[in-house]
Amino acid sequence: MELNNRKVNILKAIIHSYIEEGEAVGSRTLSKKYDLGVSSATIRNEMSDLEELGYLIKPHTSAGRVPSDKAYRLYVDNILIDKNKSKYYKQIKKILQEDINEMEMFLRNSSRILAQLTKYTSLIIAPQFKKSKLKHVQLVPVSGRKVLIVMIMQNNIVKNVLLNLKTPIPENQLNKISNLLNEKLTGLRLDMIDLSMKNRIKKEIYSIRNQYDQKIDELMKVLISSLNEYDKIDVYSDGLNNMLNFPEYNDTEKIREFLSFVEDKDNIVKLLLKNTGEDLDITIGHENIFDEISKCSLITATYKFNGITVGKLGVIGPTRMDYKTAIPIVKALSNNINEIIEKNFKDQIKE
Amino acid sequence: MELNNRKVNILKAIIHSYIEEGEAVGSRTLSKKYDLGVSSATIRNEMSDLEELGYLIKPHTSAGRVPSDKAYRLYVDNILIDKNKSKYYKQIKKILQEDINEMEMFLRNSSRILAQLTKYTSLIIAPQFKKSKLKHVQLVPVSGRKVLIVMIMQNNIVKNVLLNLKTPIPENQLNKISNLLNEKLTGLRLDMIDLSMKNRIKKEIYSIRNQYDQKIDELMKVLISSLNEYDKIDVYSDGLNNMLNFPEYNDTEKIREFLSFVEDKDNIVKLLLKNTGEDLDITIGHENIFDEISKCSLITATYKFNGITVGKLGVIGPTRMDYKTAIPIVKALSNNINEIIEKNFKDQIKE
DNA sequence: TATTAGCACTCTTTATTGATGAGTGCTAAG
DNA sequence: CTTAGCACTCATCAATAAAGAGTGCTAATA
Repeated sequence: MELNNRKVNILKAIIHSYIEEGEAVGSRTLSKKYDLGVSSATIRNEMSDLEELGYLIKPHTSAGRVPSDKAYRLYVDNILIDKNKSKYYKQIKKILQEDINEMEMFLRNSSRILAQLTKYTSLIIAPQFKKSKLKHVQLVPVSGRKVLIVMIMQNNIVKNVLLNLKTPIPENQLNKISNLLNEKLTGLRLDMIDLSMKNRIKKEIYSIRNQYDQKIDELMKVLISSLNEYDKIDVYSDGLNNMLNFPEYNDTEKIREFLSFVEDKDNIVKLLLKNTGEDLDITIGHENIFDEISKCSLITATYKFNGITVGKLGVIGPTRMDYKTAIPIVKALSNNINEIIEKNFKDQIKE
Repeated sequence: MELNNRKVNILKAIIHSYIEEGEAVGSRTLSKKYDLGVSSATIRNEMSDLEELGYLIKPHTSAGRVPSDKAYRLYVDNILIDKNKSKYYKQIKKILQEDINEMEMFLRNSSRILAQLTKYTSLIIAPQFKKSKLKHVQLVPVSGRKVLIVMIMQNNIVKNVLLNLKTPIPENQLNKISNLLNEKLTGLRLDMIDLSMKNRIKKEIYSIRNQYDQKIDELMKVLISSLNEYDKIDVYSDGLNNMLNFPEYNDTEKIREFLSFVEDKDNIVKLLLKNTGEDLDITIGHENIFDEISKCSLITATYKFNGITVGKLGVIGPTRMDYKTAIPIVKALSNNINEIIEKNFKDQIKE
């Protein structure tokens, strides 16, 4: 059996109707609502075929039919043409045009906007450090025994760690150590700093201090470990309550399942980092790696800095989500973020 | 009519029963469950009195009775004796004993622990800047046109702002400006930096640069404005899905109301900053300033640095929350946080 | 041969009814 | 003052019935 033109049209109509109403679609409803040029009986036959082909599912004997994950996949890949991207692009650009000094605030805003525009739950993860190079390290004296380590990454994300030394280090030595660390570490990707390099650097620092010093071990340990932190990726999310608008979440148990899934930031990180390949990625229903969201779809996009993917953003909603508006919105936001990052956080120096 | 001993005992039994079961309590159930030494008929009469006095509410004619906000208030203020504080204190101390270099991570952890222990929704707001003094400013050169402003507050919270200059400032001048800013601004409370001071400082910076310079205006503007930010208080929350365990949230509409309230960080900030006076504060039901949570109670505590309140933490749950365990947990966590902040973020220098 | 009208049948949804049971308030007796 | 007894109220739950939407098959039609 073949997926002819008429079948595709009927399937498309069913998908549109189901996305809109959230209720199983019957042949008669369909023939009244959409001008398909054939009677309900014919539609009935075609629907029966579509079910056999795996594109439709019957919730029960007399309830009409519902699109399967396979149907949404076909729809997203082959039927859907996304328009309005430039419309959303301009709209988002206008809203985002505020202060963008602080990465954190900027992403929080983006997350809110994404949720508001799509009416789904937005997810954003902040730049990954491991893939980013270190640009500048500075040890700032805070007071006698305290040193603030300021790390500036290639993408101008700043990371601070406050270090509690057991005995003070004089400021001039601190500066020398700063310079040394800069010399040795800048330009390196964080996951490339290995043990032998650490030891080499430690040795050199000892020569500055003219003696072995336990505090240096301490400092190096904190520096390296905080650079290597993988699980500390920041997660921003907004619009959780948007999910409650959908009849599929009329049930407290369903809400709990979704909520506890999204509240666990580890899940979000794993989910968003799953597919790193494409700029735009859509996973539908059971394609998702987590069972808890096997009735959800996820649209994600990357954002980049100097061509390197440094973060991801996206929306999660029921599988019957409105792909035709959600996709261009995600794309438009991702483009905007890319541009703003390039413009506002970009370094002058050629890499 | 007077609130005699027997009435108080009956009320206490009703409150305990209702906190435990979540269902309206009847006279017969009560006489079976608790040994009150009188018959159900007597209890019935007393309950009728308690209703007249405003401590009990009848959901409908034949459904038993439910404690009013006034009843919980009496219970919390006069009936409840909190034990187990030291038990929870030790338990939390053990859990928190991890890396506490980063304030953000530390508070996020605390928030998770609070939600897990209480089984309610936890809320924490991070140190308020306005009330904190500036300890150190450092301008770190990132690259030609970019300068990172690192501000270290008295409580060792660090704040970064990346500044995009239109023309570069040489590093030696940057250092001089850093020194000048330190000299002029450290020790001042942020809300005390006024316009005339700003102008004086600007003048001095100009003299370093030997000329009027539009970029200095820019720098000062960013510096001051980012110091004065009030609405950027960080909010941490966890255990949203805990609320779904309560039968009062069996209704999607109720969940939505709660969720959209808590998702809005502005609400949380306003809520927690409402009462600044007491170390421990409990607001019950309609005592809350927001209608959306008029069926919730809130237990908050402060955390301090050098005796100054710098943040708040607490739990929110249904009015029939288990005060007798939630209160000591909040207290115990607040004590722990206080100690950890004192120990790990405390400066050597006497203020 | 493909399409359509007609019809019996299925199954969910919604409303109705009645029984059950927990609870109250009043009265009168202890 | 306390308590037993009793009529009455009202939410909850289960069973039943009616309505409505949809399917699949068959036979007629273009």
